[in-house]
Amino acid sequence: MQYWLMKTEPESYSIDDLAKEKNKTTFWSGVRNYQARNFMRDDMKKGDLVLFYHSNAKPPSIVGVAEVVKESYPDFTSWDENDHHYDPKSTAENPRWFMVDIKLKKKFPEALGRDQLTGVSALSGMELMRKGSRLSVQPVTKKQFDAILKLASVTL
DNA sequence: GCCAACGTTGGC
DNA sequence: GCCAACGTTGGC
Repeated sequence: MQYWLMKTEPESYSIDDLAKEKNKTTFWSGVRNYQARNFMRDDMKKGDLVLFYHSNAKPPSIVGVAEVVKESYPDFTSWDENDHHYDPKSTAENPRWFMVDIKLKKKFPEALGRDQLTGVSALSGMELMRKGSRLSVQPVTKKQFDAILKLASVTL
């Protein structure tokens, strides 16, 4: 089993939006970055756990844990002309972008702010904390994952 | 709102 | 294949 972190801007899609979904499950559409796509397409497996991160929030925070419930399939929003993430180079016959389904597992009782992550030795080297990091789907080590849960005072 | 750190595009 | 210009991300 592997661990991941996924970013979203809560103004466009928040953990509360996920909580309101049927079965608390959604498809993670809209990723248009090759490295992030490759992680979803090639490496994310059913049962993997995902830290849910709110970027461009005040403060930016890890807000919960989700679980991968469906492995990669084409992101159909990429061939919808009316979708904001439309990509004319992606078609149903030759899809360029992929996504997975995730289900909310646990919302943290309190958001774990980015400021609470700085200086934590177990998290040094975490991609999220690297200056300038923009990767929206990123792998997390078990050690990092466990440290996050501990900081959030959460057990799964 | 600012701006550093990206990733992508396209001319050459 | 190089790289300047551009658009975007995302913390602050």
